[in-house]
Amino acid sequence: MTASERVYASLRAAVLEGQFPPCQALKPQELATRHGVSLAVAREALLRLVGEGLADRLPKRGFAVPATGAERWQQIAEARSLMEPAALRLAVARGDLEWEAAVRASHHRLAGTPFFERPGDTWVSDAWAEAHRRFHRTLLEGCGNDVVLETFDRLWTAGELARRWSLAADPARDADAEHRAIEEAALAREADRAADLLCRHILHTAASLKS
Amino acid sequence: MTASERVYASLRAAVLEGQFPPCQALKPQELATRHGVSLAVAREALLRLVGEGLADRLPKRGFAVPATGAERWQQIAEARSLMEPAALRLAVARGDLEWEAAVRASHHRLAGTPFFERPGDTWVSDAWAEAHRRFHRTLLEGCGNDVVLETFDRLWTAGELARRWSLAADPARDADAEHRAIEEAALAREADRAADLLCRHILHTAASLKS
DNA sequence: AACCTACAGATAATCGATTATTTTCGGTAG
DNA sequence: CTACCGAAAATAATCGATTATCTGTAGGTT
Repeated sequence: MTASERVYASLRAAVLEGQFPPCQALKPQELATRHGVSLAVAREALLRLVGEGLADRLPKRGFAVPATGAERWQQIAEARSLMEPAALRLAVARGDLEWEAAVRASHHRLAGTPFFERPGDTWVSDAWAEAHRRFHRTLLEGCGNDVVLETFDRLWTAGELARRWSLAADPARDADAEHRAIEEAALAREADRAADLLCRHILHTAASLKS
Repeated sequence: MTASERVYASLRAAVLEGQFPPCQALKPQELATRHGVSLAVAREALLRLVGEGLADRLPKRGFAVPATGAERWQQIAEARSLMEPAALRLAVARGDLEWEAAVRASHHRLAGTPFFERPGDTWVSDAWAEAHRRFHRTLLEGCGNDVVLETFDRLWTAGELARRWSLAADPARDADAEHRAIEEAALAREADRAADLLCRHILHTAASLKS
C-alpha cells in the first residue's frame, strides 16, 4: 500500500469519526509530520478528501473540515428521499434471484449486529453502521445502474459526516422494524409500498435529529 | 490564479471536449512538460479531475480518461430520470417569484441561442450546451436543496463526458418544444405534468442516442 | 479612539531531484 | 515456435527545500 493511501485512509476515518470539529484547518505540514511523510503525500490525501466532499478547499488558505450541521443533514436526507425510493422501484422491477438473496443476507446481518458496542454507549457501533449502509445499498443494487449506486455512496458518505455534528439519534426508535418492512415489501415485489416505506424511513431518521 | 488552477481548467476542458480517447493514459510528466510546470502541479490537477469523475486512477499505474460509452450514458440518463423529476416537484412546490423569473430568463436565453455555431456543424455550440445546462439547473434550483443541486451538477458533467463518446444526437428532434412545455408546466405549478415531461425529456434524449 | 500600514511569522504553492515500481524488450531454454 | 526469465527503460511515488502569499500584530496617523 502506498504512503498516500495510508494517510488518506487515516484522515478519512478521523474526519468521519468526528475527531476534528467543523471548520478545523487541516494543515498539510502538520499531517505530514504526524504521519512521517512528505508534504506532497499529505497534499494528495487532502485532495482526495476534497474530491469526496469530506474536506473543503479554500484557495490560498489551505484545507478544512467542511462546515456541516443539522441543516445540511436535512438536505442530504431530502436528496436521498428523492433518489432512493425511485431507485428501489427499479430494483424491485429488475432484481433477480441473486439480488433477493443478497437483500435477505444483508438484512439478516443487520438484524444480528448489536446496536451498541457495549450497553450504555452513546453512539452506534461501527459494525452496525456498516451493516446499515450495506443493507440500504444492497436494496438499490438490484436496479443494476452503477451511476445510481455511485450517487448513493456519495450521499451516504456525506450523511455520515453531517450526522456527526447533528444531535444524537432518537434511541427509542425501532429502526429494525422499518428495515424489515422495507425488505418484505421489496421481496414481495410491491414497488409502491417499498418505495413509500423507504421514503418514510429516510425522512423519519432525519426528523429524529431535528428536535 | 495558481498554476494548478490553470492546468486543471485546461485539462478539464480538453477531456470534456473529447481531445483524448477513453482509456488514454494521462501522464503527469508529459502534462507537466507541456504546460511548463512541475510534476506536483500536474499531479494535483489530475487528482482534482479524479474527484470530479473526469479521470480514473489506477493505483501504481497512473491516471487515464475514464472508459465511457453509450451504455454509461444510458445509466446516467436513467439516474437523472429518477432524481430530477422528483426535484422538480419540490421546486414547483417551493419556488418563489425569483425562481419563476430565473426560469423564464434561462429559457429565453436557451431559445435565443443558436443550436449550431455555423450552419452545417455536426455538433451543438458550446454556448447552446451551456444555456441548456443552465435551463435545466435553474428549473431545479427552486427546490432550495444544495445537495440536490450538487448531485445534478455531478450527473450533468458525467453526462457531458459520456455523451462525447456516444453516437451523434438526433438532429430532427425538436428539443425546444419540450423545454417550453416543461417551463410552462412548472410555472403553472402543475407538478405532476412538469415532472412527467422532464422525465420523458431526459429519456427521450437518451433514446435518441441509443440507435 | 478608530483606522491604515509595515513588519514578522506562518503556511500554501511550487520546484527539481531521488527512489521504487511497473512495463517492455531481448535472449534463452524447452 | 512458444514460454519463461532478467535487464533496461519508462513512469509513478516520494522527498526536502525554495518561493509566493496570507494573517495577525505592532506602531504610527487622522
